[in-house]
Amino acid sequence: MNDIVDLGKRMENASLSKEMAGQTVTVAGWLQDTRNLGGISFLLVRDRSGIVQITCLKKKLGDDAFAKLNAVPRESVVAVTGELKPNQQVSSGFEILPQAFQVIAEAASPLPIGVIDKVGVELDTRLNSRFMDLRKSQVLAVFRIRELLIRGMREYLTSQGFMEVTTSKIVAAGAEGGSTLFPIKYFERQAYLAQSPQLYKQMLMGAGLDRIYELAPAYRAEQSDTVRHIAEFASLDIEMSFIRSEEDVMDTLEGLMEYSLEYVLRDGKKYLDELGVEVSVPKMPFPRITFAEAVKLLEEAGVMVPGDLDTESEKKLGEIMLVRHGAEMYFITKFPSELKKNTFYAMRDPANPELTNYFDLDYRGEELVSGGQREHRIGVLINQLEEIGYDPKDFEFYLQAFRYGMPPHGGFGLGIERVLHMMLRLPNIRECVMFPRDMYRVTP
RNA sequence: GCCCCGGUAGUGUAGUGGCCUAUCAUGAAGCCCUGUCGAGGCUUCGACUCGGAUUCAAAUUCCGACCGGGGCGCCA
Repeated sequence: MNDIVDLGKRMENASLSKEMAGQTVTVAGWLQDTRNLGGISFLLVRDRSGIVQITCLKKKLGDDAFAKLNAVPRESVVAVTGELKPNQQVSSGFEILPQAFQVIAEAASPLPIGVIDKVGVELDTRLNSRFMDLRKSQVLAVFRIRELLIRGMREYLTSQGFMEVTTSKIVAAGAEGGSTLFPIKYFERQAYLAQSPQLYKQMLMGAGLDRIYELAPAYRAEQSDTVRHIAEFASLDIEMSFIRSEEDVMDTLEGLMEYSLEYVLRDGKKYLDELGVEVSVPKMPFPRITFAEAVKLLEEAGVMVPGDLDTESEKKLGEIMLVRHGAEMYFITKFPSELKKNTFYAMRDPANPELTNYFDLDYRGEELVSGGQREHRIGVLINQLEEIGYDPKDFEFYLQAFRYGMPPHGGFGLGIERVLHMMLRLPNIRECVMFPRDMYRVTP
């Protein structure tokens, strides 16, 4: 048996089929399992697309070659050239009879975690060996879906005239106060990792870009140790000009969610099945209830709301909305100004200054999106900055954009992982990030 | 930041003062087996997080450190 394989001829496993009977094919991947029955053995070779079976006959290969093939450790990288032969006895309908077999990179033993072992592995252990964890197709499926979700979102926003931009993640000031900023040393100065592109998105409205979006990491130094918080997350931020009110922003968001979930359902069925989750596309229009109505609904259900919605009431509201409206996604609108006072750029309701033109979008009781209409009148904006004790001088780079013609505008920030977390019903949001960062984890 | 809980082979676990030379599964090593697809059978290997304390005796109790899990607050 030849022990050199030409990788130039390599095909992905999923591209093979029993219709290619008799052809000589080359595959390469990780040796998932060896089932040696004595006179015949089956080697399962996996790549990202699927698994093929290499069938080895002792009588045909000779004792030495047969023994050598069956001694390769699991998870080694191997390449095989052989004849593709249809066979009813194989679940895929075909197998490969090897003519050349090369061990490209032998795997050490024992493996840090098993790829196909029939025992559970804790998330923390999995994350410590994430490269190995990602070899599991169910784990990979999450990221296939993530990719589809993002692609669907980009496609929708492009179709609606949004331009994709990239703003700096190194900033001098945050949009939401200093305690959640990661300080960094920037040459000889103090700077921070951006917690949100908020100020830049608005400045681009002043630049006349009209409709923009950015998909980029956001950094939060919050001391939040929960299954729905990470220190670095993918944030989809959009901003749009010439809106009449926050309702226009909500319309865009609704369309975005419907389109991207439908996209996932259409192209990602295989991956959803692999994860065993049923996803339904939310029906438009999504219910829109005011903050005050939400509080009232909760109190009727016997849940007391302590000022702002806490975790318990958020979850309960998710149940109520599902029962009452059959809605998994819903807006909570008109947040009280009192609760948004740190959001100095939020526009207050012209009809009632006790309220803002700000909303959340929740998905089964978890907050996905926060957004609203921004304050574009510089005088009001400066007042709101001063109200919470900020010095407008520190925001001069931002305020400047409001002095020379700023259109009415609004937008939102959406947590990509939050969508995946709820959509795939994963126990922990960390599963939606390949290499998550939280309060305690910086590696791998 | 606050409250509660935990740390046993590579992985997941049983064991709450002496019955532990520590259970089971998975895995690894070896042998048998020509149709496996969670292959099967037999044999072997491999662990009490670290430091201190209590006790005749500690995986088991206490203290500290480190690491992890759940919840809350805050948020995307």
